[in-house]
Amino acid sequence: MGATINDVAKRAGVSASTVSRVLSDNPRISEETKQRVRKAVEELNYYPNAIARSLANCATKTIGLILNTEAESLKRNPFFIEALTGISIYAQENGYNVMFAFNKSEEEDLNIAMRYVSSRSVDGIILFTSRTNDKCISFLKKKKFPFSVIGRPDEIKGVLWVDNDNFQATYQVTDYLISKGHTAISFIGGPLGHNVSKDRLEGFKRAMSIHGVPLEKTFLFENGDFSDDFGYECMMKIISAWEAGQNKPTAVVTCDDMQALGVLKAMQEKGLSDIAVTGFNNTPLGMYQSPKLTSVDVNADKLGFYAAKVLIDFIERKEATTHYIVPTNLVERESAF
Amino acid sequence: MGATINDVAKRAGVSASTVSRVLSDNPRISEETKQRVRKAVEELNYYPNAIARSLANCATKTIGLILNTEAESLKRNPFFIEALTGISIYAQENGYNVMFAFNKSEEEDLNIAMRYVSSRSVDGIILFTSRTNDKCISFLKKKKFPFSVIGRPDEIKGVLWVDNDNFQATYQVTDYLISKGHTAISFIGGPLGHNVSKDRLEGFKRAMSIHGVPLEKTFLFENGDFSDDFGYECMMKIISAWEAGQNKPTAVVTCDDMQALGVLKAMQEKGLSDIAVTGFNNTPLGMYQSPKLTSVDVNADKLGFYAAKVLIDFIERKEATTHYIVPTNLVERESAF
DNA sequence: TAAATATGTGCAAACGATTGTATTTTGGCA
DNA sequence: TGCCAAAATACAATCGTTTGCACATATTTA
Repeated sequence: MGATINDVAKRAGVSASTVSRVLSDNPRISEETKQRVRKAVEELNYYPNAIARSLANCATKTIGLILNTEAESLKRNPFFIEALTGISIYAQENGYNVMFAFNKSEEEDLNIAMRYVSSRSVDGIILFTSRTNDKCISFLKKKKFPFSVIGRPDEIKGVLWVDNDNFQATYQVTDYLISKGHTAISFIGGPLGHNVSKDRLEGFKRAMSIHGVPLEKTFLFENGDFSDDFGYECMMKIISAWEAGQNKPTAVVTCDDMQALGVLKAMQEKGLSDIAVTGFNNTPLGMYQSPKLTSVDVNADKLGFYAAKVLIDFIERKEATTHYIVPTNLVERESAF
Repeated sequence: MGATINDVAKRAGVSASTVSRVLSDNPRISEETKQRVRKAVEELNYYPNAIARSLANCATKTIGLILNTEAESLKRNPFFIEALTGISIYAQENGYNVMFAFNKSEEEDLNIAMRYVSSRSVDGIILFTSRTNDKCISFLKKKKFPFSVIGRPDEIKGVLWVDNDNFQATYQVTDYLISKGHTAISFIGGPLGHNVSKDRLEGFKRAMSIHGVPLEKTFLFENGDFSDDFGYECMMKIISAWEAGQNKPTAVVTCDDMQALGVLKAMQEKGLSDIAVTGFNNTPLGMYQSPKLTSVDVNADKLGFYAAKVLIDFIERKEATTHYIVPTNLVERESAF
């Protein structure tokens, strides 16, 4: 069906090697032959066979993605799809294809990674993971196979990664609230097993201490999860304590829009609306909430874009950048006043 | 770095062809040699090179996805990510890789399709599209390149496709509302350029006529778009008409959760809560709405799964099924009573 | 005018598998 | 012992490129 390099060679009256050199615009071929060959390419509608090319080059020009469906937020959070588009953009710009596989466990993640590297079907791998002590990371490191990670890994030495500055993100949110006059601020955190959570917690604490705002122990939920249930639960505790005579916060900083929804739900049930709430991740869920949620946009598309960039640039030995910090931005809406 | 088939052959004291035959479990090789070869494979930790294999087989064992970011619902609707997981599952089960590319226009879609087929880097393509008169479809048809479509194409002859039964979906919704006693039902549709919209409209109409429920012209918004704005607009018209003395519907059938949100918003603004509303697509946005949205789940993961199945089965000449209809299911929540 | 240097192309060996065909080995039987 | 068929394995071509090196021709220099 498709024409091969030999067909082109024959038609142009040259050898296959010459055709190959014309295609890579090798200066050793005369302009005249180049014209002739290009005409033949045109006429035969010739496209190089990617597979044969890969075999000869020992490069597949494709990168593999390892995604995990364990993450419950997969559906709710547009993070993944945005990151995928970002990856796709940089990859396409540089002539790379992108492969993916969704896995259900760390075991499967590892299997796919092993298959990718041992069958040499990709030139590099992007890991969507924030597991501490990730098996894929150690495997790929040992194999010295090019890879990049979305989310800062435990041990950053010799690994390519991109991440938000999660510290700065909550710092900014907290600073914002303080600048609005809030002085009793609650914080609802995520699982401390993840670096994200630790950083966000620290950002909050730092902003508070810098501004000399006192940290109330009962307002602080350091170790939790990203669910609406957890947000609801925390807020209920706060409200109960208040009803029992304790202080009431005037603002709540959360680490996920879901948590914020939980907080809002608790407030609604108790008929409260005088507490400012901020979310995280800027999901549609927050956008269409009432009040519309002030939230932190993590720019997932940029995360994907730069994850692809560090990886591909590394593969092509273009640049020595090992990581990118993608800034977050605070999206001001109605819930934080 | 990795061992090749020749290394294995040498170590097992046989030829490369024998190793190849052992790997494909060819009965012409004696059990004894098989043992020996397998031991060598084990010891050298040998994995076949996927590229070389592809070149020899004229099969890449990968399928390409053509996705479009034009669709604004990309972020809001978990449709895509769910469909991707479904595709990934069937592909992995059958030893296929999946490649994707996000494009910004039909032109780009076509470019990618052309690149995929002419560089022979995939064995088949899955199209995420519902454009009428899609250029990719006609291109792939002309090239006789294997592909499947998510969403029923205009001309189904000789094309593999999967879709929901959109007719049946709105029929069921309407039937459900009628069974609850509703007799004044409004319908808010999507763009009639898409088959989905036509089918949903027909399903509604049929259910109404079968049950002998009169169709009120002013309740019918046949040609619209899937936005919340459109839903809001329609509902406002209805309410204004009612305020001007016309009838008021007791229920509204929409074609998208976003439309339903718009409807709900209009109702809230007007202090109305006695009208039942149904959504479509069962997005998180609807789930966390108040009232929780009764909606239609399209089982996007299954759509993806079967799109991969028809395609891969066709490529491997396993089965002659040309399409699947994936049933939708009505998710009953609070908004339709 | 011969030698030295550019300049442009072709040859052939990779890349790492698969597979049709040829060849060797084995075993049975006369 | 010799012959033949069957069983097991090896050989070599092939898939479609790329690329180092050799070779031929054109151009300059002594």
